[in-house]
Amino acid sequence: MNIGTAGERAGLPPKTIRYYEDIGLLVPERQENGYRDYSDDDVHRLRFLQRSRSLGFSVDECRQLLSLYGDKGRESAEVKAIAETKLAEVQRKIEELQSLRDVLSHLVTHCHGDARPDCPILDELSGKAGD
Amino acid sequence: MNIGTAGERAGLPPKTIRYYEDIGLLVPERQENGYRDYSDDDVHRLRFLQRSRSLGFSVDECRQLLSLYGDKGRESAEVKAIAETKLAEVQRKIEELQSLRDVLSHLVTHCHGDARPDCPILDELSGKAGD
DNA sequence: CTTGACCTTCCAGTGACTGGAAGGACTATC
DNA sequence: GATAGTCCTTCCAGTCACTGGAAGGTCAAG
Repeated sequence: MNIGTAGERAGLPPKTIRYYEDIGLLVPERQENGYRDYSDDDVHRLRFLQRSRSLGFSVDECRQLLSLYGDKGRESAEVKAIAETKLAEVQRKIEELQSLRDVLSHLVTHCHGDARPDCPILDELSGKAGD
Repeated sequence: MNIGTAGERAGLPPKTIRYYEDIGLLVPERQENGYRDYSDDDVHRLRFLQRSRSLGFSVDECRQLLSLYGDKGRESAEVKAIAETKLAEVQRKIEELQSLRDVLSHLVTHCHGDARPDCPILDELSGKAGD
């Protein structure tokens, strides 16, 4: 199947799929006319990649997961370890963003937002309002 | 003052400060020997940039904020609008990450994580366990 | 036979830095 | 004055995960 169809089924644009080939994530067969030829199994792997990426795994982590996925003898502990590490990262990121949100929200509620030139947001950013 | 000292005071590495000069964010004077010469006011602006960046404003947003910061006649409404937009973005990102965390956490708790080759995480990623 | 959609490769750009090489400037010590 | 070490300069390249675009080949429909 052509790259366009494969992309539609996997939820990935052709550009991205070609990029995955470039970096050796998934190298398909070729048709006689030189077009890439994706099997159903390839599409399966592409969907796997699409899901893993959207769950925040880096391309290198996806590469690991994909090789574990294809390895019938792998231990699920390996996969769990990768997922657990990622989970901790996500949790940390959420907390960072929450404190960022709190600061921004504080700034916004304390700015009168009219035509006066004094602005608590800029004061805060400039350090006037304490460190 | 030299770039190293300015960087220490502003909490930014010299590389980053030079980069900010490259993109026209903050262009300092030069000393006779060709070294960059940062005034206290420059350091103030650098700190402003450091804070804004760490609050998640893009460099272009920082550029806007910085020009508003230097503009005595600006309206605080402009500043508030930028901050509010950013706040909404941060909130959206938090929610995305939370749902991501829920999926990952579900995967991790359902994977026995031992030496058995079957793994619910990979099954889920491959789409076996429903879309 | 032409149109248009699809495919190919290759090169360049994104954002916001970061690393490193090659070389000049300054300070302290011998 | 020589030397060592730290700081500074510029410039080029790399990061990550794509994305855009140009130039050209292939295929199906009308």
